Amino acid sequence: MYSLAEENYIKTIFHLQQTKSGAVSTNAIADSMDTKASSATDMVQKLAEKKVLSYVKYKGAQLTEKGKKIATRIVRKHRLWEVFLVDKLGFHWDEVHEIAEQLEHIHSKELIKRLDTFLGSPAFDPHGDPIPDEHGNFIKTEKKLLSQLNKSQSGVCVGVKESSPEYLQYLDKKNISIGTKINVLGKEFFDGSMVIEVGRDQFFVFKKIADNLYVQTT
Amino acid sequence: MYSLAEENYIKTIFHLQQTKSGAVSTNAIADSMDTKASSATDMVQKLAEKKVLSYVKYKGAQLTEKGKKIATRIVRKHRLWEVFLVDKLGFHWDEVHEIAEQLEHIHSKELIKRLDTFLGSPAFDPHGDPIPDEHGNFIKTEKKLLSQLNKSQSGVCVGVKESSPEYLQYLDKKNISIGTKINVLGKEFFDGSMVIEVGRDQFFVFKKIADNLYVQTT
DNA sequence: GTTATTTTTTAGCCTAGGCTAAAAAATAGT
DNA sequence: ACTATTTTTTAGCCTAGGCTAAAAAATAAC
Repeated sequence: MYSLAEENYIKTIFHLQQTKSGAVSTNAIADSMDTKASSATDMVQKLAEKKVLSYVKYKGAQLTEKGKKIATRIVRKHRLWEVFLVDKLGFHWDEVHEIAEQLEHIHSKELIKRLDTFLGSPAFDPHGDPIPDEHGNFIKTEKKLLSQLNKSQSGVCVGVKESSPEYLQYLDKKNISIGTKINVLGKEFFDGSMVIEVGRDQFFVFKKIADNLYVQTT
Repeated sequence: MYSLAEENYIKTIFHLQQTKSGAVSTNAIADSMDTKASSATDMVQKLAEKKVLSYVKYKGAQLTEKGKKIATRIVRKHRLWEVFLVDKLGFHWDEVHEIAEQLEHIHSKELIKRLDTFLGSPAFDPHGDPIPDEHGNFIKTEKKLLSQLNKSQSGVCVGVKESSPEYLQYLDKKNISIGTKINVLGKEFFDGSMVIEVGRDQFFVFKKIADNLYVQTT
């Protein structure tokens, strides 16, 4: 059994090594956890002893298979709880992260098994991120910012980067929510603005808008 | 915000002062928390400073109104989660305590409000214990052991004391579950055995059986 | 290839919560 | 009322996880 702190480190390292390949530095860990590098070093050394990760001084940490398994289980729990909060309790997809951060640390295999069944074994969470199955396997998706698409490419909205109430209201007004398909009709290179198609509507979006919306491309 | 440890102490003291009146001793707290009296003393002193309870050296602790409010909120959360686990996830009423012990510490007012609505604002948990409402008010019930009833008294089954699989199977066979009404038709004084009526069935139970079943009397 | 700068680690300290052993207060026994 | 016993508290120590400041290694800059 791992402590709350240990689980949080494992999860953070897992997420960091998804984005950047190779070992993750103690500084990167500390930054994304709002703690100090010295604390990260301590914990990484402890987790290395427990064979959760491999660690070479001054080089960084890398989860072992064991560590990845632990991380995946936490991610699975987090995302299942998010589905519960949105689908069953009616939370907005934007309000659930903090609560799921707490719920992901509840220890009970049986609970997760039953929760999964109760929710109909969903494959994606409300942000469009894939939910690992009980063996830790999950669909790898390519999640891009809308602004990274080019003319005549398309994607499905899976989430927002920074969510302010104003931004979410804007999306509402434009009928964009999770699962909405977006076609890029045109892109202006000098300022990054775009013309997009949503349903039968076509309209113009500034770069700032397109830079804040995640889409999944297939 | 209170730490996990603090919440657990507050909850324990709350439960202890439900049964015995007056201040609760640090020893009683330690006993029911599986810790040492010295640890209980430390924590009680800390909680006294936070005005959660009043504490007189060598005399024991008593929750203040503030403390009772905190305790009630935790109890509410615990029991709502138990209902969720049994009603929605299909757990047996006997398997949920440990998981609810963890879930009761999730911090989110909104979550509890929505969970309560989702469950239909239940008044009792799966063990027959009353669930406090959002203001901390709850129905006080008298929970007795079946063996404490006398001839021609009756009660509604609300739970078991010590639950072994064999005992639960016995209850199943006799069609006794939560909510089942039991009439005492006769009681033998020298060995405490009883003749009871359950639905249309009448049968004989040994004291050991009657000593392990909680009933609620009205 | 030295020197300067940045990154990472180590050393030492802090707080929350535990524990043990000893001291002090309360209670019981005579 | 005075001992003996039990209960409760205090004193001092331990571990987990933090933090700061200094040291050491790696990297960058000439």
